[in-house]
Amino acid sequence: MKQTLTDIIQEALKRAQQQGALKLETQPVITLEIPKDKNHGDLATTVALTMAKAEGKPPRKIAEIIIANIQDEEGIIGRTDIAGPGFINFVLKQDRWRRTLFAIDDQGQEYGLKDVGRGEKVQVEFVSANPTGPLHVGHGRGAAVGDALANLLAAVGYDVQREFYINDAGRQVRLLAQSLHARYQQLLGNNVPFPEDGYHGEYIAEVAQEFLKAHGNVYRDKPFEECSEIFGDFGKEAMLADIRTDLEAFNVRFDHWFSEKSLLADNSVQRSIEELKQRGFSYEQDGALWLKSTAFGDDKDRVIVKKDGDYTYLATDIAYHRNKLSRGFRQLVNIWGADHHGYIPRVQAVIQAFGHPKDSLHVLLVQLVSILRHGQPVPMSKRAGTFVTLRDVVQDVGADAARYIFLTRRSDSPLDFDLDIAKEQSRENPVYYVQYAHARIASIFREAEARGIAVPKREAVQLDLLDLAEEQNIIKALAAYPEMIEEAALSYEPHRVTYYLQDLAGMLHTYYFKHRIIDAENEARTVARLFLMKQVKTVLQSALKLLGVSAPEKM
RNA sequence: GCGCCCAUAGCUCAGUUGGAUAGAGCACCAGACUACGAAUCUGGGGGUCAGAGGUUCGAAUCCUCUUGGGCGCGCCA
Repeated sequence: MKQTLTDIIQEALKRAQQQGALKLETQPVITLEIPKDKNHGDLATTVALTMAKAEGKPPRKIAEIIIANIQDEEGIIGRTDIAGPGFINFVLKQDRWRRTLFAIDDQGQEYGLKDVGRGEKVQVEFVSANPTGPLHVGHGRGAAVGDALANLLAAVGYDVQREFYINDAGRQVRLLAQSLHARYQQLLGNNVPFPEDGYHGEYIAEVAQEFLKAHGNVYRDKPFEECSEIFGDFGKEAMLADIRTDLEAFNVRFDHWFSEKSLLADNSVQRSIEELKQRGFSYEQDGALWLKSTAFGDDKDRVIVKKDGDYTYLATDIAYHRNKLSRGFRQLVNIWGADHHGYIPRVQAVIQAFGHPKDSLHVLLVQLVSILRHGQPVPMSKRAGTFVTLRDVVQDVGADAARYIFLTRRSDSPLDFDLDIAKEQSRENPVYYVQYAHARIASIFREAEARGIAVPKREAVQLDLLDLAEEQNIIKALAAYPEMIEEAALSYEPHRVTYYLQDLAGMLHTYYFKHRIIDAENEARTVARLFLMKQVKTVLQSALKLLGVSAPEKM
């Protein structure tokens, strides 16, 4: 809808220029928006205001020129007004809006999909939790955001890959192995000391039990250094299996699991460091090797290889991002916990050091989640091992509610997750509110069927019977759906979908309450209204699907 | 100390990328089932958009400063 009108205005500008009425030395950007106030029409543009200075004419005068040059061949514009300082307000013909319903009916679940991505490859890397313990709610939020964003990008035509980066090299895995080894010895009656920074969680003892079952007491009394690898591998595999299970239960699936260790095994860390040297973005100093990240705006340069010859975390990250770039992605998106924000400049420096534009990597930060129970925050401490796991939450409130609630805030903003509200079946719980709208429509169709009324075919529908204000509102919301998808995808803001859904669901509830869909006295109207309901149901379903939330027929 | 993010109704948050009279939900008050699902709906009050300057036709939105919060600043990961 916006696009069509933009083209019409574009044509009008061109015509005005040919007549000499406008100079158009610089091409103005035509933005159309849906005014908040209904008195300002269906769509409004501010071009006349933005052009005023360059043209040296008062904006209202420019607006007049534009309007005079508009040729509306398809006949979609009902009225144009100049308002205020120079807004041009368009009222579209009712019929134009209503035809959206036919489009939805034709396209079904395809409605709203676009191809702005043109099949280009993008990657979303998210969760990427250390395989040293269960996923907690923060990971859950990252998973919900990443998965929804990936869905959105796919919906606008990108070829999306979802990737999980496994931090299976380095200190954490060693600590995991040590912790596991200690618990194992304790199970066998050896009172060995537990590593100081070890993982204290209950789950380690459980894994130790599994280890005992698998290997018996073969490693009893064996010093850790002689068997660190087997404990590390066992622990890592057990944790990864748990992570996969939890993600599965949360309806998140990855296309690719990428191992950090593999970067060391195939020498790509070495090779990337070599390449950095050749490109002149690393240097040696104080016995260490440094990345010249200040060349790209970082506060200070960063160590890649330590004095003792070990790689830093950044070293594998350099190799990892080089690997990502080599896979031909047009755009990389990393979803990180907000506490890692200080890391962004150096990774963007890496990207640039390899000759790619800074913005080929976009880091989306996800803020903290606090869990509330009975209105009180549940204390969480990673050190003490008392964090609320994703599994707990999913078992408690269900995957749908959890996913939806994780997406009810901008990812940038901290989130209070109230377990009681998430279970509540009321207006306060947004996921029920939206799902109920869908179930309600399903119920109407069940009722219609019981009365022998079939789901209407478009040929049988008289759209002009949909003339109530509530019906107009709904139709306009449905027409705005494709633009919402595109904006949410391109701005990496999946939360817009939840707001849209709540809006649409609200309109549906209002309409439902005020008017009867099935009217035994008026068959034609019943058919038209059922047709409208069918399209609302389709859009609710597709939007929920983008969020990875189910659209139930009954609740 | 330096850097990043943030400050919008009593509370939790949106705000169409600089547009017209700043919006929802909760809470509070008053109402609606002989009804296709009341898990719903209708109405009401409630604001110096933290503060002060600036940019311009126009600012919650952009710039500077101040105040108040969160996070990050290791040859840890």
